[in-house]
Amino acid sequence: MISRGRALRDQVYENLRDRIVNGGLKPGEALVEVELAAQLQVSRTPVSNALVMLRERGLIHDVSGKMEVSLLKLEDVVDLYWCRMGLDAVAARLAASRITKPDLKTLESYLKAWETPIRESDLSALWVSDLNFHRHIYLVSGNQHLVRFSEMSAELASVYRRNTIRRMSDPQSGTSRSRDDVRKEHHAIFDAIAARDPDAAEAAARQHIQMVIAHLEQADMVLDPEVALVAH
Amino acid sequence: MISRGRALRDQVYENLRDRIVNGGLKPGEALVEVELAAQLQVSRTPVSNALVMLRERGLIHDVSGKMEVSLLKLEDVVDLYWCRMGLDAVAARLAASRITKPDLKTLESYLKAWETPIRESDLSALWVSDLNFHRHIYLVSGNQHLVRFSEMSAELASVYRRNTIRRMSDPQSGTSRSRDDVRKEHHAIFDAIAARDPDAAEAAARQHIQMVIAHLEQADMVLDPEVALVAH
DNA sequence: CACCTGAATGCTGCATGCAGCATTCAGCAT
DNA sequence: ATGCTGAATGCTGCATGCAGCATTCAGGTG
Repeated sequence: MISRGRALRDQVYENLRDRIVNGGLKPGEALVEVELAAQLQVSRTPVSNALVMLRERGLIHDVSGKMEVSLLKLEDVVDLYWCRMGLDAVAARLAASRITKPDLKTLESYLKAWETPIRESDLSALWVSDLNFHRHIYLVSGNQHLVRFSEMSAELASVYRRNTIRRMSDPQSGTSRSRDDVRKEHHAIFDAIAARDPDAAEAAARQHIQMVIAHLEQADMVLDPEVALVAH
Repeated sequence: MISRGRALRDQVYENLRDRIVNGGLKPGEALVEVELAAQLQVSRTPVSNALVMLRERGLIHDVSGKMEVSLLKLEDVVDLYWCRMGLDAVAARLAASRITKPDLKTLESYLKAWETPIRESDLSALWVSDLNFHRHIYLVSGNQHLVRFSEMSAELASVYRRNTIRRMSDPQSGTSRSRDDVRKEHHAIFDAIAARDPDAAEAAARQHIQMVIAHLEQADMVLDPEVALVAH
């Protein structure tokens, strides 16, 4: 679990971060140094350092001395997606002017997952390829700071996603968002980048996030009751 | 200097952060825990924590165990301004749809500094009002995460600004950027926000940063020799 | 029975001890 | 003189001790 190679505080940080974004540690849950130290077989020091790092990232916050996992409201996630809109737009613009052939191939491969009809059970695979698609655009933008900010944003947003029950709207109401909508939007982004058209790429990226935000605001998501129990 | 009210690590963090962005601590300079602890009259622990926080923000980085102030290249600053373009665009858009009368007044007051001709010696006052102008747009956007990201970006960029000598282009060459250019661009942003026109506000904000980037890329900035000495 | 008060508990934040690693410098050999 | 080797130094990272603060719970009082 915890090797001796790298700094313990960094390993503890990664362990806790993963547990938070994966839902192992739920919002409102208190992070007690001695407990975590015992779990991970280290002393309180690297745990304390890791908590400071997590706080800096906004994943946890201190409430009267103690540290607890942050509870993100829907409003926060919408705010984060507004950030992503700005960042994605720039990333797509830069990627369109800098992408290479092999990177285009890679990007295209991530789109493949959305082409073929997929069983409901493989929904998580779809999310992974979605993540990879967007992440790869950031990578080929060649802007490390852009990558950093987008990762921080995604990290925070995933805390929320993991702790909500998606109550999808009625598919027949016309307000729902089908897999095909996402596929088309991704394709628009890809096509613009492939055509090396920065303006079109930026517009497509912004349009995509715009739709996500619109979807979020009418998606009627509710908190996982278990989370609500802990966090009020 | 260091009071006992708030957590020492936070105070140390702020102290070091300010010294870094103000140029007191120059890029490449090593941050030795015992020295800083002695200077600030605290033990190594809060200093160590502060260093972890600074690293998380990208202001310092560790090179084979030791921590030193990050040296930002022109390329990094350009990258950061690309980030800001995305963030500013969204902030302006949101601000345009949410701003209130008093906030409009405040925003307008920050523009005043650019209206009246100002002595060269008061150049720093101009930078302050520039900072306030943009910051206030973020504030009225009502998006705390947007504020966070923009602050991180500005923080990092200011490290560079403080350690460079601006070798302005020849004013007669037509490539230079006059105070009047900035004034006009700010006014365009303000007018769009005042008109509550999100599209125009976003476009104006993006245009503004676009000009800054173009200026940066041809501004022929050079490192402060003293910095170069320390950082190679 | 409710409320208030004070002691006990638990946790954090800071200080310090200790070991390990990298860097450096001196001394030796070529 | 230059290059190599090994010891000494300096610094970090981790562990642990200690004090202070908040929370809690028990006991007493209205």
